[in-house]
Amino acid sequence: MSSYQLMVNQVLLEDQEVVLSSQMGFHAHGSSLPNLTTFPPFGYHHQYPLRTSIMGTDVTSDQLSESLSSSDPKHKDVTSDNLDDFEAPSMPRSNINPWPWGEIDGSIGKKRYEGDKQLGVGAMKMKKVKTRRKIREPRFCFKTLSDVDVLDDGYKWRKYGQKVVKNTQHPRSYYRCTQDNCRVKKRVERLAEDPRMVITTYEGRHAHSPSHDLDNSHNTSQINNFFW
DNA sequence: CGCCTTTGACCTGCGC
DNA sequence: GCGCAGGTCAAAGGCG
Repeated sequence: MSSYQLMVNQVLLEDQEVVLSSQMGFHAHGSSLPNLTTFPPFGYHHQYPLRTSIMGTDVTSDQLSESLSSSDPKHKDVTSDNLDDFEAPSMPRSNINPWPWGEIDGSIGKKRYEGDKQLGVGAMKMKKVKTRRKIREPRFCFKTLSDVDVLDDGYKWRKYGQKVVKNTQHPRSYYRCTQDNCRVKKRVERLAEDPRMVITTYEGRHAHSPSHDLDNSHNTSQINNFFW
């Protein structure tokens, strides 16, 4: 195989399906053979040309990376109120909203994707956490054509649950970032209509760099370019 | 031994 | 109020 073309057909903003068509085409030449399981959002594989169109705005892979990996504290805890402040990711760096697609909010749809729910059960179980977090974590969802479920995005994830979702024959897996102070989660499921498509939903923002920069030497220099 | 996955149980919110 | 569906917990087991 001499080349890959990873199609990312859509970025889904949970209920709100963002119009997006993107292609990540890249060539594999020997050692530079990219891992098909990777995808730029939170990783460092932006060396492969990626161009994404979101809401009519072209997004380069770097911009996408910046948007998704930013740990700028002032962007933390974005609330649904910020949804109105949506800005396309093609904005200059200083203006880039790390979660340019805004955040999933109950106002968008009726489905229950509220981030506070994640603490609801835990809080109930622990019975010591009395105040539920009202701030909803931003979410980012995208669809990828891949043979494997878990996309290598550069971070370490620990699976904490799996659930069979109605109307789908493939279970949904729940992962949590293994970093101590990182509460980022992701859901991974396969599209019912097309099992080759993997839907990955990220929730929250990483407050640290990917862990792969330690064990993926040939990518190190590039990694450093994507996270600062 | 530590970390991870698996999996059943439990809890909550929503729709009816 | 009830049932369903989704999300999370945590014990148990596996693996390096």
